[in-house]
Amino acid sequence: MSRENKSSNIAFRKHDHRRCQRQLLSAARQVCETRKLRLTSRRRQVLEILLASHQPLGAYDILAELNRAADAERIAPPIVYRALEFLLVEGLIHRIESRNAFISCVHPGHQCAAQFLICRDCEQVAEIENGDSGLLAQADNIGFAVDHAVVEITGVCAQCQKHGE
Amino acid sequence: MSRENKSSNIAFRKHDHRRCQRQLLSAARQVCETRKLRLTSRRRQVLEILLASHQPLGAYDILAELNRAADAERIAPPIVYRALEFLLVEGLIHRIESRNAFISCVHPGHQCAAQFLICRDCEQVAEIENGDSGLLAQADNIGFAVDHAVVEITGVCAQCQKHGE
DNA sequence: GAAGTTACGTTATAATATAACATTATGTCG
DNA sequence: CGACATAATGTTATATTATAACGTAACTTC
Repeated sequence: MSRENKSSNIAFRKHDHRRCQRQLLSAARQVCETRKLRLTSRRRQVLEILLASHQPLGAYDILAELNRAADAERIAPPIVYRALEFLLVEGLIHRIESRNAFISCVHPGHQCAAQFLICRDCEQVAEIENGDSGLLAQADNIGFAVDHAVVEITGVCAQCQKHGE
Repeated sequence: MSRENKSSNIAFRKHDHRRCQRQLLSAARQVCETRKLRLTSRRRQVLEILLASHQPLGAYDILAELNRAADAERIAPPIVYRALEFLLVEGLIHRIESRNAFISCVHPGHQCAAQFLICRDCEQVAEIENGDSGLLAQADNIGFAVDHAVVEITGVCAQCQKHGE
C-alpha cells in the first residue's frame, strides 16, 4: 500500500507512531511537572497503554493489559479507574461517552473542548480541535454556563467507505 | 417536585405539562401508524413514563416505575431495554450518553441531530434543534459519512446560576 | 521521624446492559 | 378458518462497567 490513501483526518493520517507516543508522554510529564502533580508509575502505565493503542479502550481492556504486564499481582478495577480519573481531570486523556471508553488526548493538558469522529467500521477515532463555536455561543446566549461539551460523531471514515465499495 | 418553575430554556420553559405529554404521545401514535409499526402497550408505557418525567431516566428507573405500576409481575430488564431500543430507533426518545439515561424527544420521529444542554444542578435537559451545521460540514469535508451525532453540553442553567448566588 | 496527606491495594457490591431461549400475540395466506 | 411465519414479550442467567468502603504504603513537611 504505497500511497497510503490520504487517510481522512487530523489524528489519523499516517504518522510515526513510536515518536508520537514518546512526544505525548513527554508532554504529559511536562504538564504534571508544571502543575506539581505526580505522574506515578501506575498513572504513566495507564497512559502508556492508551498512547500505544491510540484507539479507545474500555477500562477493563486497560485492566487486562495491566494484568498481562504484571507478573502475578491481580490488579483490581479501582486502580484503573483512579488512574483514569486523574488523567481525565488533567486533560491527558478523554472519555468517549458513547463507547464507555477512553482515549489519549492529542493536545495534552489543553482542556480544549474536544470533538470526536468515530468510525464504526475501523473503530478509529479522530480528535478534532474545537471547530465549533456556534454551539457554545448558543448555550451562552440563553445564559447556560458551559462546563463540558461532549461531541461525538459516529459514522464511516473515508478509508472505510472506499474499502466497503 | 416543584421543579416546574425552576426551568430555564427552550425545552423547559414553563409549559402545560399535561398537554405536552398528550400531544407527544399522540404524535408518537401518528408516527407509528404512518410507519406501520406497533406502539404496543409496553412501548407506550415506557414512552409515557419518559414523557411524564420530561427528564432523563435510567433504564432501571423506568424498570422500577413499571414494577410499581404492575401489580405482582416482576418485570425484567430486557423488557425495558427492548422498548427503549424501539423508541430510540423510531426517534421517539433519545439516549443521553453521558448519563446512561433516556429522555423523550421533543420532535418525535424527526430523527434530527439533537443536541442537549444538561444542567448538573437541577438535572434538567434542554433539547436544542440542530442549531449547528459547522460540525457536520467539517466532517463532510474530510469525507467522513456521518451516522449519528452526540452533542451533550453539561453546565449550569440560567435559573440555577441565579439560585446559587 | 512523627503527623498529615496522597496514592495505591483489596474486597465487595452497585449499576448498566445483553445473550439465549421459551412463550404468547399478531399477521397472512392457503 | 387454521396452519404457518413473524414479531413482541417474558424469563433466566450472566456480562460489562463502575464505585463504596476501608486498609496499607509512599511521599511531604516540619
